[in-house]
Amino acid sequence: MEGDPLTKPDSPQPAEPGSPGGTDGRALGEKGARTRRRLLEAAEQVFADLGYHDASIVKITEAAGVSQGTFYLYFGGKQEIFDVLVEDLNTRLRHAMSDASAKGNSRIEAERLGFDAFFRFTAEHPALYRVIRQAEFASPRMLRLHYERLAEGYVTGLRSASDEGEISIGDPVVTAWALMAVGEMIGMRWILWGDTRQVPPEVFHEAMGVVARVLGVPAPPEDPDAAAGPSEPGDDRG
Amino acid sequence: MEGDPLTKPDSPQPAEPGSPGGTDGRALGEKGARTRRRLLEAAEQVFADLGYHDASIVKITEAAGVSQGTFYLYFGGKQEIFDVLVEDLNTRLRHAMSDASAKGNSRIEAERLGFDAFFRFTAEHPALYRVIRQAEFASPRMLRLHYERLAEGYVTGLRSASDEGEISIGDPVVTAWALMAVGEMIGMRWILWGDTRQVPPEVFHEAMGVVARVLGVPAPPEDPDAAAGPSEPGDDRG
Amino acid sequence: MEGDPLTKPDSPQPAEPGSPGGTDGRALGEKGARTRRRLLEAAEQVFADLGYHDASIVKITEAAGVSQGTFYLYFGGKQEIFDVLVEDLNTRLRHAMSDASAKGNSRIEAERLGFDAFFRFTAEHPALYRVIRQAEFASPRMLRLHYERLAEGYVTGLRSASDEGEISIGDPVVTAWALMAVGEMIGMRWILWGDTRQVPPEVFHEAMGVVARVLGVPAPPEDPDAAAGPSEPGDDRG
Amino acid sequence: MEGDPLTKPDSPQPAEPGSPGGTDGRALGEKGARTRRRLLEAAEQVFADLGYHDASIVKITEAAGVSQGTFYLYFGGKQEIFDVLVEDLNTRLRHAMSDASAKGNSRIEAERLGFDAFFRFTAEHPALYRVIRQAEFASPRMLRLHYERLAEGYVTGLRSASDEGEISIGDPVVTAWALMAVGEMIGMRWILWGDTRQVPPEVFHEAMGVVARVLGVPAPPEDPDAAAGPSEPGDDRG
DNA sequence: GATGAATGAGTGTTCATTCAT
DNA sequence: GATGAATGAACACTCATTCAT
Repeated sequence: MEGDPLTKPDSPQPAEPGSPGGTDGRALGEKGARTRRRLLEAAEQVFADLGYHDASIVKITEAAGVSQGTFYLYFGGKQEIFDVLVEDLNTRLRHAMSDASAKGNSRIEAERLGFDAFFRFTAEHPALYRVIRQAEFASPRMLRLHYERLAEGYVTGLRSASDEGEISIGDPVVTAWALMAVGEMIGMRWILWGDTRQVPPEVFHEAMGVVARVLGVPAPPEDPDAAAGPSEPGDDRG
Repeated sequence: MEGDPLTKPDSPQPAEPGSPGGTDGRALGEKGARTRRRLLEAAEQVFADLGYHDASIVKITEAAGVSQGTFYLYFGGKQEIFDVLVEDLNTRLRHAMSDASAKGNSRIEAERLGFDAFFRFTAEHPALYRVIRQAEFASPRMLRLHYERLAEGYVTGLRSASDEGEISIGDPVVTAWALMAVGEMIGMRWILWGDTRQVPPEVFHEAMGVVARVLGVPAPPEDPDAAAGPSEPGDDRG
Repeated sequence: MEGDPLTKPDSPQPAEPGSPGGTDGRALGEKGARTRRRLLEAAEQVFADLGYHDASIVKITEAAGVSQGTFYLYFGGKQEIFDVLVEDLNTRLRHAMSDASAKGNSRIEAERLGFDAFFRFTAEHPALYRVIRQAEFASPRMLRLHYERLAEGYVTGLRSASDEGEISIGDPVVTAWALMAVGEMIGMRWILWGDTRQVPPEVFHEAMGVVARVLGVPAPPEDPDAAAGPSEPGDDRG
Repeated sequence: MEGDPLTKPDSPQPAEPGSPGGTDGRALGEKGARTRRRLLEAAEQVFADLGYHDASIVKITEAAGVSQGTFYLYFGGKQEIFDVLVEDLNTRLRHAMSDASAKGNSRIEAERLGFDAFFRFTAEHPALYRVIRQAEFASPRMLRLHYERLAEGYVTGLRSASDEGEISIGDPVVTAWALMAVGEMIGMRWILWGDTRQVPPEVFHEAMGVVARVLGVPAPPEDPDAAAGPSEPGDDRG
């Protein structure tokens, strides 16, 4: 198994050029940009609170303090703002994670920091969870894109660590999807359903144990500071 | 960490047996039972095709060949039939899995058979995937129940195997949720999004490798027959 | 003005012979009679609680403990059971009132006893109020019949008392409708909307004052016992 | 008896200003105001013809010539437009009555003009009758408000006339409700059920006789012109 | 750049009623 | 005498979307 058959099964993503409505290429003035940002922020809130389907343009525009008509100046419809939002969150999440894991001195250390970043981010952006998990019908393209992009970054990291003999794994693609799954499930179970908006330290430690086994490396020592939650200003570990 | 803080965080499950409308306690005649079954089958189909929100009572009743009014003779509403369906699928899935893994001679063998059963079942019932993953808003209670029941069974198995020294794991609860996540993600990625409705043999083998590492046991040998897909008659593995 | 132009303006009441469904002329066995009675009692309850429109055959049959189909063995539909019920209540009310006022030694005494009976009856049968006042559309025929029958009895009494010089009134028909109105309004205001299910003694006394003026007779003395409410067993005033 | 125990028994009026949906605080443009007015007029017609329950939003919007969705731009629902309508009619009725009775030189003259105005108004707005009398379930709050407001105005007038020795009555509250009842019943019996849409002159005269007795004043002389019906242009009484 | 007004197809649900058993 | 099952039209209400101003 060379990993080749595992990449990009479908999703041709035809990029829908010149979609009706929306800003498309048109440059935004300062005021326009502000309105657009207000809409996106309102949408994140509304999607997080209500989920994709119960979120409605009325509610988003109300939350943003603009009229319904205005919405269509900036976005082609509900799905489009959803897609933009997911793309946005996805980018920020990947940056947060790669920034964090870059600080690790070993692969397992990098993993620990990456998971930590992941949990922090999702605790701050429950929209990601709540929305992504029901996007299978709302916007299948974005859902797959989201997971594939996350997996891709993972695969690269695993492959190089493996090449350098730092970890000992099977196929990096399957491994990447598996680790991604573990992170997501732990986050959903303990952040989204928990009442602390934080993965409890013991659970985090145990999860890292699982990750270490998968990577064939010794488990990292317990670190009471490692518990993931909303990051606080001045929070400096490294 | 003794696993205690990990069990059942919330789940208040607010008293909805004896729900208003629907079948209540009324015993069903033969004809009624047949109609009810027809409705459930139609619902599974429609939910799988359209997702929870785009599924509608009209579509379900049309697919079942009964009038809209008839629906409410058997179910209190859309959410109720959804819950019944999820509960039903959950029960059958757990039976399929435990029946299968009971045939294994070792824990990893049991895992292999369990995963296999899981993939087969979900390939035959895509509704489970497509619907469960967006139930966070549609019916949070059922969603959590679904995962918690699956996890519970897992925990029991892991704990006893661990006690007997057959596997070497950390906390069984975290391990269970992690393995469940791996199964779900692999299934989603390769069955739901794939075009073969089957987890490719290499992927299955790699996934079992991950499982083996997590359990601290040697990986099972590759078995070309083990690939999961819709079971066919005459399919005999022992 | 001789009262002639005031009687029976419209309502030809064509008696709808052979109405579809219902018991019509068919004699009822003992069991059937019991079921019919159960349905009527349930209907009174449901109509009183919910009003004509929110009352439904489902709710009535549920309250009666029979199936929906059974309903149509005894009544042609919702309106028919409503009509039967109103007719029934009307008859009982008039009996209660005329029995009571027959015990009076003077006209005003008869009035006092009649009003008292009226208030007692309606306190025990809120259905009468709640239903009659919205019957204008539900069953206009019964509504008018109800008032006209009540008025008729009144007119007779007033006319004879007037002929004997006991009271001094204008046209008996207008007087009858006016007094009926007073009784109904007081009852609605203080029984239906009050929280005591009883016309307070002072109000009752004041109302009798109004009646006395209309009849041109001295007001009856205050009688603390005269307050109307659900009659109690052993309640004997004469 | 000082009338104190008679005032405002319950009426909690549960906080529904700022109701969800509807116009809320939003100021209406000219076009919007016109549409809203069209809807209210259509509603009055439909409610009068069909009653509260058989009136439906479809019928109202069809009569108003707008789409169903438009309705909800202006009113939160069926009950809300009903409430607005009742409030509106109530206000106009009270103005019509107080304007009219202000022209009277004596209390009984004021009463005569007030009743006349009442009958005229209700002949022109049968909706008031037909709808108010079945509002006990549709909108109990408005029903009570309607009667209480009418009664209140009455009480004030009676109390001052009584203080000045112009009339001789018992408790003004009971008297007010009694007179209101008489007016309503006469109107219902002779306008709503009659085929002339007018209270016949003799009946009007007789009714005024009853009123005079209740107030302890001499009856006004018969006035052939006083009969109440839809006012016609050039109708000049002074 | 933004808004107020309008649309109409769609939703889940309830209803009075019928009829074979 | 009674029931369980079925019907389909109707209901109040929400939605994403359009467009003239």
